[in-house]
Amino acid sequence: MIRVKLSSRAAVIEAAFLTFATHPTATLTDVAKTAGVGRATLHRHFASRDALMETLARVAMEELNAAVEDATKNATSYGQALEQTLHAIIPLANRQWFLSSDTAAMSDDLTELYAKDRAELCDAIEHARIEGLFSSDATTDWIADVFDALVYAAWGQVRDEKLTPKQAANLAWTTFINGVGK
Amino acid sequence: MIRVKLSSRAAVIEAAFLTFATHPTATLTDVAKTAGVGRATLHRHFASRDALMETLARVAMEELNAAVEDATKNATSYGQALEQTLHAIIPLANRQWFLSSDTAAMSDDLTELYAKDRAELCDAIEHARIEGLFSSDATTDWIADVFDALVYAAWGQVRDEKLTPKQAANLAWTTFINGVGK
DNA sequence: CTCATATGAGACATCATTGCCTCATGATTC
DNA sequence: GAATCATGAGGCAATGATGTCTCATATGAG
Repeated sequence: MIRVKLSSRAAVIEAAFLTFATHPTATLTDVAKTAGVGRATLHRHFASRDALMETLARVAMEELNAAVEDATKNATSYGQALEQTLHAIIPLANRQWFLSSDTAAMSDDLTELYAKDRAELCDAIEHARIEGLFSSDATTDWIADVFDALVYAAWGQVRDEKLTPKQAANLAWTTFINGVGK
Repeated sequence: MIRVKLSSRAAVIEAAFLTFATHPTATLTDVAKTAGVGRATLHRHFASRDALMETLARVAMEELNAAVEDATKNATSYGQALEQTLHAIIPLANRQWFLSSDTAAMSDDLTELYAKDRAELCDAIEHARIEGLFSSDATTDWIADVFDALVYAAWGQVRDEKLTPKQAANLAWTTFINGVGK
């Protein structure tokens, strides 16, 4: 019988995101300690450091895609989809962060998925531009970078408990739409 | 006679910024290779990995402070000082980036200097707020984070050769002042 | 030219991390 | 209660990074 026990594995993944975010050179012992599991247990779930990294990247991608898909399925415009995406992504910004931190080490298919997500963001921005949302001064690339940058800034505010996730998202959206909007 | 030969040391520092920015776990061999110097030479200038990191942080801080001071010495308002700071910092964003990437590993006095720089940015924003520059909706902390985030975004555009430094700075300033301005 | 200095290449020992292993323990299922 | 499974602790060897060393060479000053 195949049994799935998530707690240990999930704890390691969460601890790894947390640890590597602030200390990229942390050892697996550090991660295991943060996760509250033995080092052996970590190795049972993840054969090697690279395997853990690969899993982290994949989990980050999946969680982000799921959040975005869930946030946009009921949107009635591309602008609204972007706004709801912003709200959905902010709590997961450390995932986004991890993905962008060592793109060099990513496998080919993950790099491809990463590029695909970026293309989808640019696509949504292009459509929102047609809806008249954005200033013609701002290139789509710039708008996408600003979007990501504001997500990161908003996440920082939430992490430091200066704002609630909802407050941060509202502020970020206002800043975004005033900043690059028409 | 004390002789100062900067080329090797400077090459290592520059290579280290470049390498660690995209690959935080890179080895000193990688850094030396990127710098075009032997590993022994790297160790002659920097006794240990930690010493190199410490030097990088210190250099980053000094370069940023010098750039900001130079950019703001002739400013006639706090708003203008912020705008000129933005222009000055963008080419050095990888330095800023390095400083924020592993704050945990910084020595106490560097942490203090880092906090001091942040406080100065917040101070300038407060004064610019009195000049009527900013929306009252945005907290000073948020404005400061947006400022840093836009610097990073602009630097990315320059790095990827999508925009010139001047174009990127102008776009970032427009986005900034529209985004959090009054 | 002569000397001093900086350098590159490489050898070397040391250390930390990694990956694998076993064994005893605790939890869960039947 | 018995059996099965995941786990924690710890030992162990292999690997890779690090830090130190020597020596030959190149560069630059006097």
